[in-house]
Amino acid sequence: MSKIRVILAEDQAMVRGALAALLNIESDIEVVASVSNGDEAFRAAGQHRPDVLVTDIEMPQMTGLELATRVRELYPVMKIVIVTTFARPGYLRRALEAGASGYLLKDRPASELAEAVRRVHQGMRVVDPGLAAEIWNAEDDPLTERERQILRRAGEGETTAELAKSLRLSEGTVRNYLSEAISKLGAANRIEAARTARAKGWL
Amino acid sequence: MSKIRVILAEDQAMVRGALAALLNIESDIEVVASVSNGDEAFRAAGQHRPDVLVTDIEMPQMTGLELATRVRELYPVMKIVIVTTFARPGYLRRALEAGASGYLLKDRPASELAEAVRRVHQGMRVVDPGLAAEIWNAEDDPLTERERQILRRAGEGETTAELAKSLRLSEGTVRNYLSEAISKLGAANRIEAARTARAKGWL
DNA sequence: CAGGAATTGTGACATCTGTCATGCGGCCGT
DNA sequence: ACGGCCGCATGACAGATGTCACAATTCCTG
Repeated sequence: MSKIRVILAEDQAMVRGALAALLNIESDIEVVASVSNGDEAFRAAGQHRPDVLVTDIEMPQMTGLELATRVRELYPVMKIVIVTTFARPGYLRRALEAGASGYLLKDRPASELAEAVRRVHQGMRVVDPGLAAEIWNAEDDPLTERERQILRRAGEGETTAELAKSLRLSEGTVRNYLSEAISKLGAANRIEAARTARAKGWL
Repeated sequence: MSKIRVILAEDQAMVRGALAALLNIESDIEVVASVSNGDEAFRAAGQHRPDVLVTDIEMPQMTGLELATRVRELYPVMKIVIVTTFARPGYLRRALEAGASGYLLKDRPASELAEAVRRVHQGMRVVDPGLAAEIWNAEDDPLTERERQILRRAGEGETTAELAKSLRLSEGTVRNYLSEAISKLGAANRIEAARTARAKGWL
């Protein structure tokens, strides 16, 4: 029986190495490449054509979610497992829309990783049970693209004036978007709004 | 030759399991316990008396820095290695003050972990080279306790009025502290100030 | 095509934020 | 014991922020 061929994408070198070691212990799994960002992962996927791509979400160059989308388009048979720190319904939803077969949290026992790889390889879906329950009653993102963009940057300390200048909008318009976002999210100010949105995985 | 006995403290189960696997591959190292927070780590340290304690910083119950301090007091021979995501000079400084013998980043190759464990066990110090250079010219925290406290909460979206009420201060006073903090950090507003302070490991 | 949603804009207003000057009492170190 | 920082406070002011009402344009959808 041939081994399940896996590519591993994760930006923290030590964690990447450790996860690779973990998977390589399994006699039916072989890590054929391990890379540190979305770009490299995309190239490695084309070159190695693995059975399963295991990827983090938050990485430099290209996030795991974009990576999933692009890999799915080009190599539809390749299975994708997202492994992330973040239990955000918004992320899970986007991951599933992007065509991921698995979504599991770094909070879960290490043994679940190899098991998840095997299952998606057999065509099954593996989703963190707690999150799967949440996704049904989770509201979806009420923000428009512009609102998201502005809120994200406002949450990083950019002032209204800076936002207006860099986005070529009037200050009044920027204030309007922020006001809208704040009210949609039931927050008291831009800071709280940004935190709320981030926590739900909408930014 | 007896193995180096190690306790591993890290809150994300999957990462913890993977790091344990990584260390256990080494023939001269044995992970005698692996735990998910500072409290458990403290108890495990008393029970197992390991040679080396490998710990993350950001954990529930007790941070790795507090843990290091307390373990050092009670068991001075035990060596401590901090393994963290955060390349913050403030963290490194506090780690060394707390008596840690090693400080390495999850960004570094997996192979460095086992090597660091061996070195600190032999009485050497292991500090991430990039950070070690930075610590000499790194300014230290200019904030007073009050400023820190207020800035932390302001950065989480609490308004001036809420802060004043919950800290039993006048609104004007809260604004004064924020103003002071903003100016000390060279920021444009409370949001940027909070981010800056956080990035340096001062919050 | 009509209607709706998103984008952008203006003006006016109330409130919140950030700054500055100034003052007082307490505590620490020399 | 005295100077200097810290914590706390006030008052006043300018500028930033949040809210509201209203409107023009574009683009998509039924």
